[in-house]
Amino acid sequence: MRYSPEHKAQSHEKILSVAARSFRERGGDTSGIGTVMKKVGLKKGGFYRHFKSKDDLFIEAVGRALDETGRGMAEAAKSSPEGQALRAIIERYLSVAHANSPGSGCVRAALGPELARKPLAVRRRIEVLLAAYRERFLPFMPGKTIEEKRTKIRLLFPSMAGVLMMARVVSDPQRREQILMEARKFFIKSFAEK
Amino acid sequence: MRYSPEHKAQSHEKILSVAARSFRERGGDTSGIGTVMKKVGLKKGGFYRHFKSKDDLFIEAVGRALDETGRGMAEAAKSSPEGQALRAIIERYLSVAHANSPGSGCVRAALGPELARKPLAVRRRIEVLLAAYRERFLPFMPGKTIEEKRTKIRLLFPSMAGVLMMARVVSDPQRREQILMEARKFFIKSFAEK
DNA sequence: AGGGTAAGAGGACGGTCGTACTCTTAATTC
DNA sequence: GAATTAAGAGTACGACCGTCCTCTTACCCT
Repeated sequence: MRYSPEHKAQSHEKILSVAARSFRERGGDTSGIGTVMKKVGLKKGGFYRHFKSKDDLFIEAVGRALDETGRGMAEAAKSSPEGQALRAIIERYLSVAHANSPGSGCVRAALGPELARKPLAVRRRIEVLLAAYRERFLPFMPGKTIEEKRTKIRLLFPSMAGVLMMARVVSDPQRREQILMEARKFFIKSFAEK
Repeated sequence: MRYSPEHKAQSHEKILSVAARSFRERGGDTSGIGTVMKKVGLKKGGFYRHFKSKDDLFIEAVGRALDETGRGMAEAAKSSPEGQALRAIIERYLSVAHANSPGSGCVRAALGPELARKPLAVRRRIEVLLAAYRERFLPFMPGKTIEEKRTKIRLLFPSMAGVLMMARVVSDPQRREQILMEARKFFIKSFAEK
C-alpha cells in the first residue's frame, strides 16, 4: 500500500541508521539486506524503493556513521576545558567504551579493509565522505598552516583506528584497557602536547 | 584415489598459501572454500581431508601470513645498516609496494576488523599468533626493559596498520604515496630516533 | 469523488556458501 | 598380492545472498 511522504522519509531514515550499525557490527558482506530490513520492521521486498543497490546503501550508511561519530567527537572537543580539545578527542576515540561498541563507533576501525576492497567508483565516493569528516577537526589541530593541520589529521585518525581495531581483537578486557591507555598516552604526547 | 603422504603435504601447503593470499585480498567472508580449492587446482570435495572447518583454515592461514610477513620484515631489518633496523622495518611496512599488494602483506591491515568479529575461541588462537609475531621484533626495538619494548611494538604495528589500511582506500596513487611518506617520517621520528 | 501513483509485501530468479556424504581408485600395509 | 586405507571427485543439503517483478492498497492530486 501507499504511505505518506513523511512515512517514507522515516523508513529511509530507519533503514540507514540500522544499516550503519549493522555494517559496523557484522561487516558489510556479512550483513545482508534482508537482515537489515527485518530489524527495521519491514520485509526486504521494499528495499529498492529506498536505495538503488546495496553498494548505494553502504555508501550512505558510511556517510551517516562518519557524520554521527564526527559530530560526537567534535562536540566532546568543544565542551572540553580550554586547550584540551585534542586531548579530549584522543581520549574519547581510544576509550574502552569505543572499543566495546563498534556498531556506533568509527567506520575506519570497523570497516577499513572492506573500504579498500570496494570498486573504484564506490571508493571515490567514500573518500569524499572521509575528507568531510577530517575537515571537522581542523579547528582542534595544532599547526602553523592548514596543510600542516590536515597532514596531522590524516596521520592521527588512521593510526588510532589501527590501535582501536587491534585492541578489539584482544579478548582479555584488562589487556585491552591497558593497550588503549598506552596508546592514549602516546598520541596525546605526540599530537596534543609541546 | 589415494595419494602419497608427500602429495598430501603438498596439497595442504598449497591450500594454505592460496588461502592466506585470497583471504587478505578479498576478505575471509568473500573468499569461499570453493574458490580457494579451484585456485589450488582441486575441487572443494576434498577440502575436509585437510581442514576441519573454514575457521580452522582461516586461523592457519592467518598464522601462515603472519609468519611470512614477519620473517620478511625481520630479514629486512637484519640486513640493514648498523642501527637502522627499526627504520628499515618502518620503511618497508609503509612502502607503496606493501600498500599495493595486500595479498602478500600484513594481516592486520587486510583483516583487522574481521579478526575482531570472530568468535572468542577463534580470536584467542589468533592472539597467540599475533603475540608470536610481535616477539620477533623485540631485538629491533629501543627501550630499557623488555616490557617497554613490548609496549612499543604493541603500539607501532597497529598504528602503522591503520595508516596502511586507510592509504589503500585512497584512489589517487600520488596522494597515497604522500600519505605513506608522511607516516614514515612520523613513525621513524617517534620510534626510531632520539 | 475517482484515477494515478507509489510503499511495501510476497515471491521467484540464479547464484554462492559451508558442510557432509558416497564413490572411485591408487598408495600403503600385511 | 590381497586387504586396507585414504585423497580427492562428485553431489546433495539447506541456508542465505542481491536483484527484480507483480500485486495490493492507501495516499495524493485533480
